[in-house]
Amino acid sequence: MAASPGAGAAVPDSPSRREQILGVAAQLFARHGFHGVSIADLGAAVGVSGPALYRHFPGKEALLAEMLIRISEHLLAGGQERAAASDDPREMLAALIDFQVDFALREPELIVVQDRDLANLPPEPRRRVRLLQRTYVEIWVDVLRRINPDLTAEAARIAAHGAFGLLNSTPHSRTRAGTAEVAALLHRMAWTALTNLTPAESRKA
Amino acid sequence: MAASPGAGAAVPDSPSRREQILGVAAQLFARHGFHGVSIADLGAAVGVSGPALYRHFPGKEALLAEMLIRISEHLLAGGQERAAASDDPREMLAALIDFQVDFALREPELIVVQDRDLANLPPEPRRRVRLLQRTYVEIWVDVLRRINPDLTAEAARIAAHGAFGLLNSTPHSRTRAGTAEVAALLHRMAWTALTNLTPAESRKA
DNA sequence: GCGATTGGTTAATGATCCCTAACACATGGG
DNA sequence: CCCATGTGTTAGGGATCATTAACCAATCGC
Repeated sequence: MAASPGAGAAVPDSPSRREQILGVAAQLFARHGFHGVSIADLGAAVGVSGPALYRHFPGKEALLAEMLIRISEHLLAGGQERAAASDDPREMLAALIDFQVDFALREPELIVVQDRDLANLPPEPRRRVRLLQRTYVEIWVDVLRRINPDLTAEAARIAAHGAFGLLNSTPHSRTRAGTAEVAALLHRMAWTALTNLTPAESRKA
Repeated sequence: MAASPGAGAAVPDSPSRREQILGVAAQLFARHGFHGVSIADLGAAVGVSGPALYRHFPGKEALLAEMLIRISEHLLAGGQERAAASDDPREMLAALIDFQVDFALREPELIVVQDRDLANLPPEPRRRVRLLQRTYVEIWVDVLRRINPDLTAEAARIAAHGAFGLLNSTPHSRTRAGTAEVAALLHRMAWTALTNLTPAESRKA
């Protein structure tokens, strides 16, 4: 009955179904919130019904956990990669902004779910996600402090969170404008904000 | 039995209880989400138990509705006031940023609830809140376009949402730093981002 | 060809939750 | 003095939901 060929085979956990469930769940969670989507809703949205999901995930919370852990792992890996690609902290910052804005434009639902439904995670995966997020933030903090050595760690952290809020605003402005222009605008805003954190000096390049 | 004097009187709807409920509900909703807080939890948090809340609100959704409508009305009123206080669009923008950052620092729970639980509102109050929010955004859009006439309305809207994301990042950076320094930093970031939206010119004052 | 595994079904269970009902009690105006 | 009103209580109903149970079809390794 499955639409995709080979989906019903006896291969250990058909990967496409899992991905499909995770993708549809992200969209539904983003729209209605974790508690606003029932297992039955989720099953119906992928074309199966209700308890079939337990063949792929041990429970609803485990599904959310995998989703959020994937997101933060993806962001951390991308951040580390961008940060290692250059020695110039300004180039690193530009690459980090590019990476974040691309993600925010490509996957706005994941942005929404990640910070809205983190609280609905069981303690253990929540700690995991928090650690990954903190590590990702530290990449930004280090770059910002290399660009501006006068910056305290705490100020850099606040600035980084502010930049995330700015770049992750994509879900709030449903636009049909070309994503390239939106990306350029958000990149520019983040860049000017983050490279002028202190009143006057610390600019020469 | 009530702790506050005069709280049990036959005065039409003791106002303190309502305010207390709304305040506690904001904190609980911010931490656990609308669906993550039961009527019993909410009652226990204010010292009464369960169904007593129905003496003050017709239902759980109505409580959320009043909360969100209050927030967006407060923001809109404040924005209109700031925008009317000057003729210079740059002064207006500075006043708007001040207002928003003050609110975001003073009431981070309301910031969280407003954009997280809007989807849990019944259709009618949701439309109301959306309209109020849109009107508030338009204030910012007008100011931004007066500062930079080259800006399209859509670009200005994206920039405004980005600025909100930046300024409303306060719940994400739990800081014990002085709020004055945080406010100054966020203000500066928003200001530099919003006054450099286009590549080169359009600056002279 | 066959049997174990994978992925699906419907029915049932136990918990939780919003809300209503029925009742209690203090207070303040007439 | 008394009754109407505001505010609280506990008990229960009806709905929803996550999860488990029991069962079934198809497929791949052998």
